[in-house]
Amino acid sequence: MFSKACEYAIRAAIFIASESENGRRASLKDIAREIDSPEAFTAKTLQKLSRSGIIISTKGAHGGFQVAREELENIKISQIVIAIDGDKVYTRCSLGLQACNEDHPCPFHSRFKPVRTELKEIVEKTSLRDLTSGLVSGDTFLKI
Amino acid sequence: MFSKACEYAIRAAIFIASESENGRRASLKDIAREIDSPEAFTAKTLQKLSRSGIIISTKGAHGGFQVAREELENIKISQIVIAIDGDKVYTRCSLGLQACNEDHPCPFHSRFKPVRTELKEIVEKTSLRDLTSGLVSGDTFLKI
DNA sequence: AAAATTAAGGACATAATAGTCTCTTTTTTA
DNA sequence: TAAAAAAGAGACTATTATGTCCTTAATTTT
Ligand code: FES
Ligand code: FES
Repeated sequence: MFSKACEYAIRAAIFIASESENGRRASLKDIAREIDSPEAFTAKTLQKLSRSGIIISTKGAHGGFQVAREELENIKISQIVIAIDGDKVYTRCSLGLQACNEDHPCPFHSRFKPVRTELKEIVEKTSLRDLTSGLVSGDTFLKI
Repeated sequence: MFSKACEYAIRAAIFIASESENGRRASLKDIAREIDSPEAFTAKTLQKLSRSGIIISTKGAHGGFQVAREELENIKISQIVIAIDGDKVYTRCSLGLQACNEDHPCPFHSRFKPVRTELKEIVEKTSLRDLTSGLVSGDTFLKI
């Protein structure tokens, strides 16, 4: 569904968001520990998020990654997915035709498209803010 | 979503099914041409379908692949997916946790699971027979 | 100013997926 | 019975995704 890089990116972003809610920055090392991901690889994907303007990075001692608190509910999971994996989740043909095209559909198109659309809508309307609450309350988890 | 191998397998199976409806066998060469897939690679996946008992293969001149006509509506797309990709589409955690577990859910679980379940149900209730009709009527396509 | 801390970036390494090639086996046809 | 037609099987190659390492740049602390 999502690439490994994208999975790490979303988990990392949720952790960064929850730290940001408390006015803290999250260092790469902390992130990798808290989401149980390979540090160097995670660094790569965070660089992409940073270049895409989704998170803010600060170098140097006491640096790390953060999200502007007032942005927490504006940042949607879809932005992370697009930044890392592009839009193929939403646009690819389920059976691998060159393009998913209403006018030249594969046999599975009519059945598949509603599911894909539902996924798209959910990802587009879920914000980082929406996903941090469960973490804080201990109802949801970022590792194991 | 599905692997390349699985995409080819589904497309191939639909073509084989439509040929079987007319009492014809489909040769590998015909299949690869009709679904525009790499012949040798497609051969691999067809072997798996054959070993899984989803399609019947016959060697020798006039051999090829076929589906028992009375089986056409019993063979569900889910069987092909399971045979080629296994059940990870249905069981993996969307954010890459080791397992998707109701009792230890990731932050996206509650939103993601309904979509995955919908996909599962659609794939489980769609038969090869369901997908051949559009092909025959020219409403759906297996290539380009 | 020097040392420590932290992210950025690029080259490299490994693993998984996708795809090819060649030879073998089975069956039919000439 | 020999040749041709087709799938089966395994070794091999290519490409992409995943992951590591090392050096550099920026910032803070001492
Ligand atoms: S054409 Fe295949 S999913 Fe749309
Ligand atoms: S635990 Fe992540 S999708 Fe179920």
